[in-house]
Amino acid sequence: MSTSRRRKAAKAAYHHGDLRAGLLRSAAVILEEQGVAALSLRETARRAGVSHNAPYRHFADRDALLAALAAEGFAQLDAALDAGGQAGPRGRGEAYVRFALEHPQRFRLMFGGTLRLDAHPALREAAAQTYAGLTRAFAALTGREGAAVAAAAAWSLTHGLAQLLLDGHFAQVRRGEQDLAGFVREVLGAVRFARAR
Amino acid sequence: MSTSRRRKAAKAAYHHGDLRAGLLRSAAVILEEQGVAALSLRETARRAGVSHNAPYRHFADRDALLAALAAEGFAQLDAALDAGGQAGPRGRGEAYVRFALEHPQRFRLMFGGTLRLDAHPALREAAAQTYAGLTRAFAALTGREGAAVAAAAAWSLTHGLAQLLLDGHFAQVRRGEQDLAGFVREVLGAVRFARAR
DNA sequence: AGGATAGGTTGACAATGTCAACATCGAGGC
DNA sequence: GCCTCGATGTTGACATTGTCAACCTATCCT
Repeated sequence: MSTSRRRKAAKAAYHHGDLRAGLLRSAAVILEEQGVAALSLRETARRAGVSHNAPYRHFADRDALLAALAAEGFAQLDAALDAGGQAGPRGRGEAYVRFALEHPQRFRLMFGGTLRLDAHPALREAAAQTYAGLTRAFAALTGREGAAVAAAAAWSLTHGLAQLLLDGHFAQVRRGEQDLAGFVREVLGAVRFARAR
Repeated sequence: MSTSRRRKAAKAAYHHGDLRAGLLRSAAVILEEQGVAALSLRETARRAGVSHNAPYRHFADRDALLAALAAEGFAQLDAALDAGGQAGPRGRGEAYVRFALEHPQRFRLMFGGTLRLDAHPALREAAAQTYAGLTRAFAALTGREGAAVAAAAAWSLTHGLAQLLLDGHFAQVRRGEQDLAGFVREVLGAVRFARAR
């Protein structure tokens, strides 16, 4: 036991003390504060208190760091969906939109298209898991046959709403700030999903 | 008449011959070929055959060039939607998705969240026009009351589908390549929009 | 004890966005 | 017809960035 524990500890607290995690935290701060465009490897390293090249021992390049951040985001989204999903599928959709609006930069990174899923297996895995969760949640609602398509439609609707809201495309429609949640409910409630045929 | 015409011509074909348009074309090529990340002002200038600082006479900074490209994209999308919309609202939705898949980089630029609508009035205008067109197209389908919400839902569904397809999130669901259009039809057809109440 | 090795550092290079100073060319008043 | 002026384009410079190569160092394995 001490062997594996040691190994883990060694890997974690070498010179710096789990630099990988530290970098991810620094990067997350920059991301949320200034957006992905301003997120540089060097600034991340600076905030983590290491030299400008230290990140390369943990991430192949800038894209790899971004991919790790995005994968983290999918895990966070999963958690948020599970929490909101206890109020039914509608609650899950609302939680999705809420996540997007509360973590705009993270959300944009996850879905901005900068990261190619093919190039980052861990990211693809995280995204697939999120999608699997959504499909599972919708299997109960619709017949087994239509589940896949209905889940795709539900995810599309929810995701599109989140994205368009985030970009400000519904600025004219939304009357005020406080009834944003109401608008989300209205839109998500405006559709009926076809049952299995 | 000669006065205003001359003035316009002068503005267009000065030293170079409508450099602004030339830059936009060069930039569009780079964008579609290599994505927005690889789109640099200097490379754009190079391809247009001017010095690395010439673009600054036509665009305030890199973002302004990107915004102009995105605005162009909204105009192109409008045209595609109008064409597809002659086959009914469903055709409009399919045209939307087709546009996204045929011009992935342009679409990502338009909706990637890199450009803030607030910072680029022309872009905001172009996007608003697209949304107005969609709303108008849906006013016929639903009652006047529910039109806004139904249009928002329809746009959300369509946009989300396009975006998620583009990012490869439906890779497992889509059986083959050729029935992609079928998948799109299925998903878009999986929902019924609530009528006005 | 003594390498091997993961983790970290220093130095360098090309590319980029952007600013400032300078050059050029057509237009319109004299 | 000339000449000034502003719009358009160029040259030069600078800080920042991503990334490569060479080097250092602390810990582990035998």
